[in-house]
Amino acid sequence: MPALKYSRQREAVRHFLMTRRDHPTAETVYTCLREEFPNISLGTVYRNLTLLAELGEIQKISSDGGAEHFDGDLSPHQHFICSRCHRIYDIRIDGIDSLMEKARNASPGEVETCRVNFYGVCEQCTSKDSA
Amino acid sequence: MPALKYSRQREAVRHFLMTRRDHPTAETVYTCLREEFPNISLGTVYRNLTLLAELGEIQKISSDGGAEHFDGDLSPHQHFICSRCHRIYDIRIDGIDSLMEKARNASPGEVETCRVNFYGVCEQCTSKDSA
DNA sequence: GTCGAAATCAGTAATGGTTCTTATTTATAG
DNA sequence: CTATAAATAAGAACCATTACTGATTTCGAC
Repeated sequence: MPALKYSRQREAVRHFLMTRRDHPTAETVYTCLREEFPNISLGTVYRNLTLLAELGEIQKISSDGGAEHFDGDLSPHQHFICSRCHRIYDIRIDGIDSLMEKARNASPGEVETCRVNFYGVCEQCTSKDSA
Repeated sequence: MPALKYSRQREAVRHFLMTRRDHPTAETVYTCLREEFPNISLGTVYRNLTLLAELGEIQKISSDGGAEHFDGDLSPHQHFICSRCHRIYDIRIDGIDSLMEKARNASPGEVETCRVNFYGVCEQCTSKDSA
């Protein structure tokens, strides 16, 4: 494993994600960081997002059929994903611990993390129907 | 909505998924079906997988950083995904109903379905370490 | 401070999964 | 049987992501 060396770009990527409440894609991170680093490379953004995710400092969210999303919020929470607009909302429900406990007895390996996603149509999309 | 017309290829895709216990990718479905339909097109496989998923007859599994997987098993169950070999195992735990009930009170929309994934390293990969 | 090795970078080419296009075939209603 | 709309095969196009390149930056040792 190569020693980790400081880089302004990686720090910016981390900081950017920390100060966001939504779940940007690599493209969004890239576009926004370009204001501070006019010639940051998209490859650099990807490399650091992947690296930070491996280090466990951010979360990668594989929603559905598009780009990956990234989440800087490490506190335990779940996601509600609108099947129409594909927006990702944070929600918080308890009882996840006991869920993982049950999973440990049913899994063919050591359970480390758990992702819970709920799907449906969000109110914003529903209200557009009646309009 | 266009009227749905019978097609041998779509029926084969559905049947193939139903008789599998694992979670093939489109590529796998394609390769296997070619034995029965030597010139079935990869596009046809994708189109029908997507269609069947929209109809709710199969499930699309977005695991992580690779191809999508498909699951013909509609009975409620969860997945354990090995972070090393990326294999997907079925597991079954109860209490999902109450989880969804909680989610209904916390979601910005009507909760229709829920996906629960557990991550860790499977025993098969762990045992390779000690070898 | 400066030197050198290793990590990181910007820029760009390449890859891989998926979708789209077009001409052709097939299913089904009349 | 015929007309019509849907489905298909083949392959090009697309887009997110990764890999490669040579130049730049970090950082410990001197």
